[in-house]
Amino acid sequence: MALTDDAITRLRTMIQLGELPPGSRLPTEAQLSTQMGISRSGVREAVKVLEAARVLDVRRGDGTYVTSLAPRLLLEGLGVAVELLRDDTLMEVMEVRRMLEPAATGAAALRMSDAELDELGQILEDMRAAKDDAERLIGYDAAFHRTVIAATGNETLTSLLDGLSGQTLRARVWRGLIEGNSAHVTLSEHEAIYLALRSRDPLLAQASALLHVNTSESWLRTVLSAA
Amino acid sequence: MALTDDAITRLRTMIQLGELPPGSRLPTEAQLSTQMGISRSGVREAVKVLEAARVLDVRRGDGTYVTSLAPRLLLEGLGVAVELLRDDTLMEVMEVRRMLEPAATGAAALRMSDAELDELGQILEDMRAAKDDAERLIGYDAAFHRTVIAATGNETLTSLLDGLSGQTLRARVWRGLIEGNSAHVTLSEHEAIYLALRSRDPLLAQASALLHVNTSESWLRTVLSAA
DNA sequence: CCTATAAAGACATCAGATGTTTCCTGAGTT
DNA sequence: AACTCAGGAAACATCTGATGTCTTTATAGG
Repeated sequence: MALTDDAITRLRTMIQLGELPPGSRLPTEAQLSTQMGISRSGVREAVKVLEAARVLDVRRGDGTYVTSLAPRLLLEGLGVAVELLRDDTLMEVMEVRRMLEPAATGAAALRMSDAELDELGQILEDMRAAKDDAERLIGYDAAFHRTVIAATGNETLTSLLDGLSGQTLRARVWRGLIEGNSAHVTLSEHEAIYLALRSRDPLLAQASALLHVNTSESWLRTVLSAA
Repeated sequence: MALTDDAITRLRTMIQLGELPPGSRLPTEAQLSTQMGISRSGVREAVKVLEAARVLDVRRGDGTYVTSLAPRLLLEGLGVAVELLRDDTLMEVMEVRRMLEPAATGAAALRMSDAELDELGQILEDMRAAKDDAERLIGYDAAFHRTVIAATGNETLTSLLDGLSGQTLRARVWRGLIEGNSAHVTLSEHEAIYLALRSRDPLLAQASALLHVNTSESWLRTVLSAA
């Protein structure tokens, strides 16, 4: 299986070298087929792979374009990958989050604007109001962390941590929390993070984020060992 | 464009739900085509996407199988993504490494075996011997860090950091180092990391790793601003 | 100048044929 | 009984051509 993979590599190389800059339009399938000396089927498979990787944007009836190549696009696949990981490797993911999330939260403490802090406070209130609705709680939880991390202004970091906190993973942690009647603990941990950020205290923010990740890790371990 | 994407989602869901466990064999293209009600072309494109994501392993003349779904496979795509990032987002990647690599190195200090330490010492010696050969230096540099991170025993972490330290990125940092006649600085930084690990001193290891990443970040900034 | 329709261009999908590779079976041999 | 190897079946790889559908653009009419 060389032809199609060659085509993938060739397209990727052209993009990497800047011959096909972000936003530019690719030749048509027929032209690519001729240029690369393979059939249109092969071209289509190659393009499909790069489209799935958010490198190309195929617009039916129009043409195929190179995306912006923004981190948020290219790192989108990480989330999908994490969702497919087997249970026995999820603790590894949590260990990475334990390393990354406190540091990111600490950085956010120095960069968060007043408006972002207000937004965060609002999410906290929403959480309190929804404390008996697991579904909404999980949503607010995700929003809370996304808001914090996004405040670092680092899109790559945001996308990575977003991918590492996949929906399924988050849902499992919450299942543990709820079954263990400990949702209130998490709420107070969120409050601690919020207060630290509000004080723009990076060390305190880092510490409270670590405690929070650690709690999640514990409950995930519980859920996984129960299965 | 729904049919093929539906097929991708359906296959991914089946794998996620465990209906197609790691190592299992998929129905043939013809059977999938019938089951999903789309043409073989569509099936092939879907399978190709999942093959590129290292979710499926297609063996010509044999059949298509689900891979082990090991982190090292599923996270392989991260490296490719990083290689495609535009220059103006590379500093974001370095900031993530700044957060992650010190923590990982600190963890390695507690977990590294004597054999691994010896291996690391050997790589250091190789680096000293190759101090005028940029190509080999870069190779040993990569080997050094891979060995350290791998000692954490966390395959997910290893794959992530490996992807974040793409070849191109590393080569650029080294180009800056060499043009700035500062390769020797990096060598001594590696020695500091090695000594900290040898002493199994997590805080010292973390600190020396941070200094090292910081140096890389500075040189990358130099290289990028020159362009 | 605006609008609606027609035409052209491009991707989406399908169907069928042919080439290659791998695996397995069975005949023959030792 | 075990081993070897040729043959065939199964499965993926690739190509070709036709048809459908959508988008964009050009054009004719108001």
